[in-house]
Amino acid sequence: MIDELDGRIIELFALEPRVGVLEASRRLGVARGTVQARLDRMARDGVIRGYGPEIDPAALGYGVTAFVTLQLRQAGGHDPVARGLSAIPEVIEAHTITSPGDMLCRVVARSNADLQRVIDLIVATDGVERAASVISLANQITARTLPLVRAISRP
Amino acid sequence: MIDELDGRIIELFALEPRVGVLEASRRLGVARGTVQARLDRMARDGVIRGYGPEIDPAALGYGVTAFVTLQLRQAGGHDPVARGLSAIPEVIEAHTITSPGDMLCRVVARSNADLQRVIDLIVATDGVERAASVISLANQITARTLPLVRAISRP
DNA sequence: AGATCACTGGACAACCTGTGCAGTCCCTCT
DNA sequence: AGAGGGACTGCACAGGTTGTCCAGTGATCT
Repeated sequence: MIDELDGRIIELFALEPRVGVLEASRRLGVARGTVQARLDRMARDGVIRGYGPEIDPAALGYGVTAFVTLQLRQAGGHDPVARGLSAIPEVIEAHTITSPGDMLCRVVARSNADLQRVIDLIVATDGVERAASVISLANQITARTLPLVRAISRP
Repeated sequence: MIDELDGRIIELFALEPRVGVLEASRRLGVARGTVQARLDRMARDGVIRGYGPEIDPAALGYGVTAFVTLQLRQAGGHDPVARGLSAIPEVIEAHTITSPGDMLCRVVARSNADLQRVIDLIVATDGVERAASVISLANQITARTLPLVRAISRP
């Protein structure tokens, strides 16, 4: 899948995104073409999904994160609900989960009071029966993939 | 917080990360220095957390995602547990949540069978009493912040 | 009014990227 | 053994980009 050099390339770019391909090749002790080829291959294979800027909702005033479990009306399925949810910008992520007729989504809000507004929006979505939310008090481990990459590339 | 131009800058770089500052300034119809200054400011304010490559665990063979709710032994607190969890690469994210003594984490695994192994690792972590997991069947909305950025910057 | 701030437009040197190519090494299949 | 394919190296070139600085302008704040 990915070998050790791939892992080191990912790691380097994750830690210092501003280094260019040339500088990376120097640091890793390989030819520039190699780094370039590896990056191209990983992008092609979907391992590297992109390089978009990571936005922190908290810095934008959306400091409250919550996980909302949705119970759906059985008829209609998940997709229409997902479509409805995607119209709510505060819904950052949504998954269909194992409990039949359920979804789990991650939402952000400006405050606990604002969270109420967001949840109301969610509950008002067609197909949503009930919503149970859990507020995140602290983000102990923030979305990370580096350890996994390391584990995979250096067995 | 951020204005419309900031929003359009973020949007442009999110959709086409490879465009440089110069090209971006051309597309947005502003001076290069302006784009550069905005990016610098947003990076300084923490709005843009970084530009690291986004890794897709699924493309790495970790196609199963699950959300695991942990019940902790009350004594000891969350931090030691978080430290223990961070040693498990498959734990992508972890939050302290509202139910006292609970944590919620997002984990990935190679298969359902492999998920069992990961959960066993989690349960074996010091301070963890019980774990209840929910498997993600489909990722209806994948981590997105663009709609939020748009909503904030264009009220 | 005066000061401050953000933006523009331009300029410069240094550097990086995209690309192509020849040569080497190594593994695999015949 | 020998051929073929794949990956890597080292190098070269043109063109574009970055980092940086500066003067000028308009709008806003004091």
